[in-house]
Amino acid sequence: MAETRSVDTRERILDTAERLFTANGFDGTSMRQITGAAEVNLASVNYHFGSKEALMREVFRRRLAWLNTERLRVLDEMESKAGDKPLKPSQIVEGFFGTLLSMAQDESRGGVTFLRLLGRTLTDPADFIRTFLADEYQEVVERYKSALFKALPDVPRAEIAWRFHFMLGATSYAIAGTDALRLVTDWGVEDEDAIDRLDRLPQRLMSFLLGGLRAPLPKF
Amino acid sequence: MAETRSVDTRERILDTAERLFTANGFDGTSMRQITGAAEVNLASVNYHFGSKEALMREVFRRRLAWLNTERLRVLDEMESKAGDKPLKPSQIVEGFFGTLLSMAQDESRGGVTFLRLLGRTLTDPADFIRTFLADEYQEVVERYKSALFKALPDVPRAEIAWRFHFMLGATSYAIAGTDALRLVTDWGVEDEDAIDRLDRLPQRLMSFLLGGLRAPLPKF
DNA sequence: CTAAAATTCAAACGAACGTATGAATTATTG
DNA sequence: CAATAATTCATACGTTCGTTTGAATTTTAG
Repeated sequence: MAETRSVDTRERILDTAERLFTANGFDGTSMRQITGAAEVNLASVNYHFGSKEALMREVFRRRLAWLNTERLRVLDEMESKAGDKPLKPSQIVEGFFGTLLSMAQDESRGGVTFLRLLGRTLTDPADFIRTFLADEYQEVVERYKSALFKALPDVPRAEIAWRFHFMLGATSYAIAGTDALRLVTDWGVEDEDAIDRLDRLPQRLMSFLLGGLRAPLPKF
Repeated sequence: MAETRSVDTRERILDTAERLFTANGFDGTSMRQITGAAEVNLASVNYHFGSKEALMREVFRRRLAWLNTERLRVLDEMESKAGDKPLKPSQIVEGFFGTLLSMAQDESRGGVTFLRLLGRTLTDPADFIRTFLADEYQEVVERYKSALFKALPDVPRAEIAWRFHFMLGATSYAIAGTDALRLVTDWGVEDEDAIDRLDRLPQRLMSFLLGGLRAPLPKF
């Protein structure tokens, strides 16, 4: 049962690291915190992953592997159904961001914990993180951007690329859900809203994103 | 000239810390890096500010003091001109986010460096940062949110608050400008766009934000 | 069952961290 | 000019960090 035990250790480390990185950041989380909370030996991280940075990369890799595959699958399916016709922008946005948001409800894919980690990490200054994330994301982003170019042939490509960027920002931030500005919690609104914050977020966000994507072009 | 020299030291530390925090994050920047680059003694940070955390707070405080004042001034002016009539949503958005973006061109207010720092810090997990930023932002956000409630009486307040949140995210992310996904740099577009990225960003962003704010309400 | 491979473990490493101290230096004040 | 206060400085403290090591243990394979 060595392999089983080993897999247990690996996964326990990954789950714990994911949780602590989300709560305290990469620099703010020590190997001793991780191994302590995961109830494994301190040296096991270096044994299984090689280094703390490599652990961080693996935390992302196992989740993004699925996300990338799923996003490409959804896009492939939409494009094959559409034949030669361009896709509707709403389809594309839904395919890209809806896939992401669906992870929130799936605990086996990291749930909200991973989504928060991803949202925060996209603005992390550390080089190794930026490089890694860029590599992981690049192909899928290219594909979706191309789909948007095709779907909106009259909109300048630079404009589309920027709006894609803005959409990513709005989504990351909504997901990271910092409450930093107490925007959400302190508005003195009916109680029901406190409950369905997360279930209704996808629809709210999607409306906002599509509104932004379709906004009149700026005049320079 | 003791006081002059002292002010020099203080400001040199603040400027250097602002730059290094932006480049490497709070945890990723050591006191020795800061004092070394600023060419001041290691102990001077603790002498002038008390601690590393207090230095971080002061880095923000000196910039946000101006930003808060300016945002309130703009809002007050718009409201007094409008009298009893509600403001136009575009005015409010422009007042809030335009003020922020104007800092990018003003090196004496921190320029793009501070804006990037702010954008990144809004999703920072560290408690003392979240608490501090929430306190600094709260009053102004309340005022602008109230203005939006009044400007859009038919839109549910929860929806407005959420969209404010989304707008903040899009803006933060656009400003943080991580290029994490190489979205902006690698789109193979005419050369001119590489140059005017920053001058045109305000107009591009404002169009997007207003499009999102005015989007049709989601159906649940 | 036994040898080899994989994994766990306790312990230690040097380096870097934020902070504190007290003397030395510089500036202010009367 | 003398005293007093403010600031700078070199140095050190104790802690925590990521990583390494080699022995102990467990699992796998012949």
